[in-house]
Amino acid sequence: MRLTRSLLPTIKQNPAEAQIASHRLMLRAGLVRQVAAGIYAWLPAGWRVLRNIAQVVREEQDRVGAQELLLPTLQSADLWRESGRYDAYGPEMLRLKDRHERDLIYSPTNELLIADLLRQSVRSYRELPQMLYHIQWKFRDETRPRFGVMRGREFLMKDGYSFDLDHAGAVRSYRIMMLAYLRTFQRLGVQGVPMAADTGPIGGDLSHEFHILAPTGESQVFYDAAVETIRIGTDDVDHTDPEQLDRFFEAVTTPYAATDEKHDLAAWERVPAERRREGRGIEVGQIFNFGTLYSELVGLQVIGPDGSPIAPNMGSYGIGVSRLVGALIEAHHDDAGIIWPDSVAPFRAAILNLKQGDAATGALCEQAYAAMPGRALYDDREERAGVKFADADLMGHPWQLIVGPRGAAAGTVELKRRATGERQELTLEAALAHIA
RNA sequence: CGGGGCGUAGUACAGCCUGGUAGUACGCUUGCUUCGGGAGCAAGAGGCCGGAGGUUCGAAUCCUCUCGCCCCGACCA
Repeated sequence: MRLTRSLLPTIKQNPAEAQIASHRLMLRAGLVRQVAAGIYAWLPAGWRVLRNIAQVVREEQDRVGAQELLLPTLQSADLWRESGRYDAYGPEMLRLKDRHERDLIYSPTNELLIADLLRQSVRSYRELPQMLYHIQWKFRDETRPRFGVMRGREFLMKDGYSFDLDHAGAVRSYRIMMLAYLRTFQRLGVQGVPMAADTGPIGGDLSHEFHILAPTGESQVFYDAAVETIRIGTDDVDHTDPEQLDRFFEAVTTPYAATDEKHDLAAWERVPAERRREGRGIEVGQIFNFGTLYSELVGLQVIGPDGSPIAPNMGSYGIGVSRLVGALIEAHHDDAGIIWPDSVAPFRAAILNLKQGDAATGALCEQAYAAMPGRALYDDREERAGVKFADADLMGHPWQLIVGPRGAAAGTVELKRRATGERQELTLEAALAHIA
């Protein structure tokens, strides 16, 4: 995109409404604008980031055999009523009426709907196991939205569901998702530490939350310092091989790590004192196994090999996609602005034309811009160099291609890596090779 | 939902106590100069002072009600 033709409103001053770094930077870098408490408009650059994160999530779900579908944001309240969950879920659920006075709800989660879908279309044990997911906007009527997109009322979430014939199968699905999640966070350039977690209102007996360690996190977490250095070659794990899967799961869940609800003092005492860490975490995902609870609530059954009905064992798996935008910024920023991981950056590179109107400089910029279709932001504004440098740092493009009359005369550009600040003078071809 | 704070130009704020022509900085527009890390000078544009009632000759300012936003806590992807 050309900056002069883009809705990319950067702000120099800190907006008063934003207290934490990620919220401040998202507003200043022109990623979002607030519409109401906890509700945001995603501007073009922010939407690109959101899509990029969703795409990584999608690829890693697909890789372990989960199928993507799309469930609606609105549902009839009937299903929730019949299952007794309508009143159980509480005021966090947004309820509304249509013109016929029928009760609708804006989905906060989809265990019931998806179990009901399978009830309608799955009959035999031969059709299981299955894993299904979607990436969709959710609404929760939070009592106190805060920290920008980190705790919004409307948020984008990947929610996935597994259906297995028995507990052993469900545990395998759970572990496969653990693998998919750790691969996802790794690709997003953050460490999502799996922590033993409470199951909350969804219910169940097995759950992990994934936390990005950050002082601004909302959750109190306790962990063995070993989790900070644990490196699992997740790409080497074959999720279809139960033995490899179990070994992997063992390795990532052995060091002590728990949220405050699940903090176990006895186990904590067994962690060597010098390795005990107490801190804050941003919860970016959670996985559950809840057995046959929801299958039974909606009457989901398949006919087993011996002709008798089986209630499938379900798990559910969530990743807060929009929350991750904030969490990634919390993990990757400095005083000048955002430092996007390559995998999610809205633009791979910014082209900074330091002398708008200079023919040679302009020509070189155009050449660079044409070489990176759809991937570069061309700062073609009539602004002084300093303004362009500052905005590029703020927006956090992984690479800055700095083109000025000095270099243009010599046929070179300057390439800056945002993360390290490292710069080098190169020919355009060499610079493009680095960026690619 | 308990506690606290704040609503004045696109952004950040002053003015309010003590009522009397709505201001400052940044941003924006135009011109000239400048031009590799948020330039200088000059001239401009931009406000239902969150909303509704009230008090008063007169309300951004005082009173009442209301709506919204932020922060701490409790609760939650």
